[in-house]
Amino acid sequence: MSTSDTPVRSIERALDILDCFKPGRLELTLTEIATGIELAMSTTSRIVATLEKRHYLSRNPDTQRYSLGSRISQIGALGLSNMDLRRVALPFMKELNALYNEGVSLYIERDEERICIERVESTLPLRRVINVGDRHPLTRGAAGRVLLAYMPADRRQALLAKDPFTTEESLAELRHGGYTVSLGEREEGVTSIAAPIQDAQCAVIAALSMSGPSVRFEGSGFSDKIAKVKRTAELISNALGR
Amino acid sequence: MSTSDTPVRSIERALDILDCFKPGRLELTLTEIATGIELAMSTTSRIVATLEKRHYLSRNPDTQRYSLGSRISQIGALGLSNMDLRRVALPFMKELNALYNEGVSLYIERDEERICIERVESTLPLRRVINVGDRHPLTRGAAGRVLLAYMPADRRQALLAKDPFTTEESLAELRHGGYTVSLGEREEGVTSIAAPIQDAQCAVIAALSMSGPSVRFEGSGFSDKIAKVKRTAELISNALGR
DNA sequence: GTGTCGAGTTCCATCTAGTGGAACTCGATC
DNA sequence: GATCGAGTTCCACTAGATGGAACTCGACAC
Repeated sequence: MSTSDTPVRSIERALDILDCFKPGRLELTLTEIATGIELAMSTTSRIVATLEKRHYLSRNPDTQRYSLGSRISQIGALGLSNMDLRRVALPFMKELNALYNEGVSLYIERDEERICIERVESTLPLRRVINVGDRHPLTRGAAGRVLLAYMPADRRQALLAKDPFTTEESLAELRHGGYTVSLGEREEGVTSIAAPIQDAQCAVIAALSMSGPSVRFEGSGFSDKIAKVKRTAELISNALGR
Repeated sequence: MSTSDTPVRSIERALDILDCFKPGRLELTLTEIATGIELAMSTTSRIVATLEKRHYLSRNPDTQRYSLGSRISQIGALGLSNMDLRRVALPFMKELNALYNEGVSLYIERDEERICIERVESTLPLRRVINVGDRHPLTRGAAGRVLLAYMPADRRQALLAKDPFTTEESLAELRHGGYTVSLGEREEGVTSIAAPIQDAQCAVIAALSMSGPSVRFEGSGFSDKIAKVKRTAELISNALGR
């Protein structure tokens, strides 16, 4: 989105209303919606009426509660038919890249290696350049470790036997913490943070990684970066239907 | 919709843009969209940017064409899953009730309390009667603890601050074990076993509970009852698309 | 039957969000 | 180098969007 533009407020408000509907919370009163988006009842009523007119919301005549309308399922089906991991992930990767201006990569496992399938590069002069298509081992580096951690145990152990750089203990820790960090494992002076991406069946199918010169990853902002990488991986997972 | 209201124009325009995407026309340029909705390029650009920011549209960096974004699939799945949790759960609850002739309840969280939304009663004379619509705290009782355990941490901690009856440790244990037991916490002489129910996104949206006089829950059959409650909750989760 | 209350609706004065035309950038093509 | 079309950015203008106030209506308590 252009830096000169600001989002259209009314549209954001309408989308905020759609965002009020969550698993376990699929029917809401007008007051619940107004409270959720913190708008006047009259404003909420008008926006909800617009969404209802277009069948994005519908009103249960018995309970007077709103739920997502039939149009939502229609365009949802349309959206699902156009699904591609890279394409789904890319907007989220760009957001993460925009936050810190560090390189953000998407890796999948192929033939016991990891392959970069999507990349958003940093614009800073000092950067760790990674290209789409690059192949790397699973046993070294943060993204590799993520993919390794969620492999079937026998395959994982066979790889660790060949290159015992990482340990089952650290992989267990990764599964527990939901992320891992590499400090110069593959390239001296480069730090990486990686987190798992899950599909609709909760299977780990990819690893999201943000990396750059270690000098930019030191200090108090590091745990914020970790949290953001994890969150972005979660958002991608959710977008894939988890 | 009220006759005095008119729809919000900007919102209608945004929905017009979503309507441009049809089977066979899933990727469009900005110009195609602008032509389709008969608006200025600058207006179209601004609206599209807003939808893109919120992941309702995404832009293919190679072709510069737009398609429906990941959020569309998400809320589409949500719309499709707008099936009745109660209706799906009831047959499983009846099976559990038939096995032991104890009361089986289904709870959801509302306004920081739990509400019973479905109930299969025991036919035995000595029974703990629970009514659909009954509200109870989250911090006491097995079903409440299940719903509490999977709440966002900040909300959970606020509730525990008010009523520190249960602990974060016991909630962590619950998450690990997948069930919890209450021995007379809310009603003397009543035992409850509860387990979480997940939706297609693996979010915990309800708690299944079986309860009755403690005298009937003592002895060697207790762990069998625990296993059956867990299993029934799993079956309900699977039926919801997990 | 009456009074109270909360959810929701309608009205309208206010004002800034939203607009679109113009100027611009940029990459492809000739 | 010139041309063209897609898309971006800017900004003066105004009507669309807003929310507070007044209102309706149904449920409920007494």
